[in-house]
This record gives sequence, C-alpha cells and structure tokens, in this order.
Amino acid sequence: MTPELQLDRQLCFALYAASRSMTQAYQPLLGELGLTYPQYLVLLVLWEQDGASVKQLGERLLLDSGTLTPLLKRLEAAGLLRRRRASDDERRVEVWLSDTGKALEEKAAAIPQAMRCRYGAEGREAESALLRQTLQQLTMLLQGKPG
Amino acid sequence: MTPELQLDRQLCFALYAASRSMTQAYQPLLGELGLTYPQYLVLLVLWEQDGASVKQLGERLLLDSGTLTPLLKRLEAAGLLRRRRASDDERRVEVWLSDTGKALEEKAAAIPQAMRCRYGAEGREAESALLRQTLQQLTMLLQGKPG
DNA sequence: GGAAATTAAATTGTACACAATTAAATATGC
DNA sequence: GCATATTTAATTGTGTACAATTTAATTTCC
Repeated sequence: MTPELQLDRQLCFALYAASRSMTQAYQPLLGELGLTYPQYLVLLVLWEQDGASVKQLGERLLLDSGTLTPLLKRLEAAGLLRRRRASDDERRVEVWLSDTGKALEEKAAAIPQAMRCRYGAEGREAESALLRQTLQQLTMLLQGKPG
Repeated sequence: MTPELQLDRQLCFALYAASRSMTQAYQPLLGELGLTYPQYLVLLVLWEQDGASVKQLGERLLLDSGTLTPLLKRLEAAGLLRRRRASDDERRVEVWLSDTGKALEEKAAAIPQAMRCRYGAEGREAESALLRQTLQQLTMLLQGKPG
C-alpha cells in the first residue's frame, strides 16, 4: 500500500466527509422549514440580494444553471420565489422572493446559533472563524483565483 | 438582513464550496484514469483493505448502500473489481479488486503530489495536516462520536 | 428449535452536481 | 448594418447522495 494514498491522510476526503456531515447536521433544522441544504443556500443569497440573476446566484454559490434551474423551479413551486426575465436583457432571469420567502428569514435566523451549538463552536468563535477563512482561501486557490 | 445569515460568514458554506472545488480540481487527473471522485475514494479503501464488505466501505467513507451499490456496479462493469457474497454470511457482499484494479494503484500514486502542488500545499505540510485534523475532528463531532 | 428482532444489501424515489449541448438575446467588429 | 462572437439559461444525460422501504440471512431469547 502506497502510504501517500491512505484515505486518512487525504485532505480531500477530510473535506468531503466534513462537508457531507455538516449538511446532514443541518437537515433536521431545514426539514422543519421544508428546505434542502442547497435550497437554504440560495435563500441566504436572496435574503442579501433579492432579485439576483441566475448567473449571480451561480457566482456566489459556485453552481451552474444545470443545478440552479431545477432547484429554483422547485422553490418557485413551493411559493417561496418567482423567476422573471429581466426586461432590459431578456437573456437574464431574475429571482425575486415572495412574501412567504421573505418571511422565512425570521424562522431561519435561529439556525446559525443552533448549529454552532451542534458542532461545539460556542465560545470558540475565533477558532471557527479561522477555519472558515482557511477554507475560503483554499477555495479561491482551487478556483484559480489569485488570493 | 440578519447578519448571522450572511453567506460569507457560514462555516457550512465554506466547507461546501471547498469540498466541491477540491473534487473539481481532482477531476482532470481522475478523468485520465476513467474514475469519478467517489469511485477513487472507494479504490483508496480497497487498496488498503481488499475484500472489504459494502458495510465496511460505508463505514470508512460515511456512505450507505444506496450510494455504494450502483457505484460498485459501475466499477465492476469497468472491470476494476468484483462483488461476491461472503460464504460465511450470505448477507455480506465482499468487494475484491481485479488485477486491473490493483494495477491502477501505481498510476494513482502520482495524484497526491500533483494535487498538493495544485492547491499550494507544497512546503506547507504542517499547515495542511493541521487543517485535515481539524476537519476530521469536526466530522467526528457532527457524526455524534465523542472526540 | 422456532418466533421475533437484528443486520446487510438492494431497491425506489427525490434532489443535487456537473459536463456538454442547445437556443435565444445581445454585443462586437468590420 | 450585418455577420460573427459572446453571454445567459435551459436542457440532456450521467453519477452521486440519501431517506425510506424491502428482502434475505443471521441472532437472540425464551
């Protein structure tokens, strides 16, 4: 066995396992709101930036239209948002929150604190902020954007 | 906008983005071997532990049979491994590498170094080992296993 | 030793991811 | 001003993820 290929030495697998574990930990909380984890991410962007285009959502979340289009259709079917061709550029599709979608932000506001508790980050704000920044830098590197 | 809900402050999104970026960065290297990233992870386990059961693979990779069964069938169809009911317990399915599957380890041996170069980890072994350990601890926490 | 509980995979159904292609709208260059 | 290139979404097809159910084999417990 090549030592370099040991699973437990792979940063990539540590990332993959942590990311999926985190998503799983969110699931019970998001389930109460009727959301999946990627749907929650889309709403996080829209609560900051209502009316964002599919392209803008994709840039923030690093997702393409092949993922976003069906996801947005499901959120539209759930009544949380509406999709609209922009009048000044018919190629663009703008995504606007409905009142229900806007109102959901209040319920979601409790989630971050609940999760910090869940993964033992309470009282370790500095440590988890550092981890977050390290991951953000790594993402920029992997995306080929000079950091 | 609730400040706590800002996308760029979410550890969960930093993880999600980094994990997918890492998988994307592996893709060109794995593509040459005809593998997807999860398939590569399965092979990492088998190169360490040939003959592992589906359950054992699932425990190492945190995946269930719903994911593994079709993935293993594809690797079997590609001629890299064979699945066999264990004779001492017919519930268990053992996964054994073919000669082709075993031989692939040599080609894969170049991947870790190529990737370290790719994400700027050269000469920063300590830093990336620390990140890996932090992520492994976080995963254990999220999986509810006392760390 | 046989019913009930447990375990291991497979199956079913839904929802991402993402590469590759298509289609429509806008921008560009000559 | 018009052909060409670019941009933006949608579509198509493959491969995960994962919850929930099913099936078959083994344990457990009386």
